[in-house]
Amino acid sequence: MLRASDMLSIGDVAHRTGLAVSAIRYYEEQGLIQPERNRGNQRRFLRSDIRRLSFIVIAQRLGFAISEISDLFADLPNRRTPTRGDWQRFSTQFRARLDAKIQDLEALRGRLDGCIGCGCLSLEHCAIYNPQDDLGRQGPGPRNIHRSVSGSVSER
Amino acid sequence: MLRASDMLSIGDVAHRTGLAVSAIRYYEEQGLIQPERNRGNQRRFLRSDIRRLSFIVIAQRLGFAISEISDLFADLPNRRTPTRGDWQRFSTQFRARLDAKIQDLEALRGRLDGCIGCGCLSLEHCAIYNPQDDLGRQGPGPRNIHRSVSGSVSER
DNA sequence: GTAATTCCTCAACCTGACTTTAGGTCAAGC
DNA sequence: GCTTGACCTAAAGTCAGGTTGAGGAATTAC
Repeated sequence: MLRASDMLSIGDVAHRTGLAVSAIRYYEEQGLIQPERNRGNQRRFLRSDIRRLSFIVIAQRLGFAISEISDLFADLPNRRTPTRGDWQRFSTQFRARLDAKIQDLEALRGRLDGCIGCGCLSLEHCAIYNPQDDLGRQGPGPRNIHRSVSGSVSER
Repeated sequence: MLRASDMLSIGDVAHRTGLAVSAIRYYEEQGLIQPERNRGNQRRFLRSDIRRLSFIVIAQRLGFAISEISDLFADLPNRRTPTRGDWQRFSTQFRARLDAKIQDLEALRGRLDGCIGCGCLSLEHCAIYNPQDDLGRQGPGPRNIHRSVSGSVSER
């Protein structure tokens, strides 16, 4: 049922998604998409790959790493257009992550609000600096800046 | 008024903030802190530098880049402990940035919610894919994943 | 006073997420 | 049938945000 003419070249896909061709190749390398090849070894994409790629863009902006997106995609079929059920499972998971991020930010905002009025960021018992976790390092490489936001430091 | 005994070594500061010594040196290199030096050229920090560093950690976790944090810090004095007024200006600005981030995420959540029920991520007129900006590339290097979240792609 | 820590600088390395380049192939238009 | 543009791979480069290591000086602890 898949005629060649139904499929898109990498250039087409780049155009439709706004992504660079090199980025699309990179995502394939990372296993996020698996386009077929034509006789001449050129990539041929399904229309549904555009949705997949769009979702990658959005998820990244939300702070998901490529590897996390890969996990999220684990449930989705690669070679057929996702069904409604596929997307429901996917977006439900996604929504949970979103909620967590929003809650995290709101919690900090709440704590910050207590501080704006009193200038307590300069004082010693500010709620923002309540002691709890240890912020331990965890090896080389760039920091994952999307861990939980609940910081803690006591100045004395 | 600043006796040497009031000041902290880089090791002390590392201990109190949970940061690695190398990270603290890096932040200095980036202009986020400006410790003094003693006769032997060793860094000596103000107590208030601990607050500064703690804020850096929190802000990074919220997705602020070092350069953005640097901007936020522009109003704060480097060489003396911030006053209440300093912190008020600072936290007011910070709060505005926080608000913007939260709104961004909530907007996306709203759009996503419309999609979970109907499975419309697989359809063509999903609100998540409304057309608006162009997602244009902007040079080499890693993508800034904390730009506005409002994505857009149309599949056809 | 000397040994053990801690600190210094500078340069190289690392990861993630890509882009750029080089050298070559494929496909579409005329 | 040939030219032009799109495509291919592989390797190297880039940028942020750091860490690691070498070689040496300063501090602290005994």
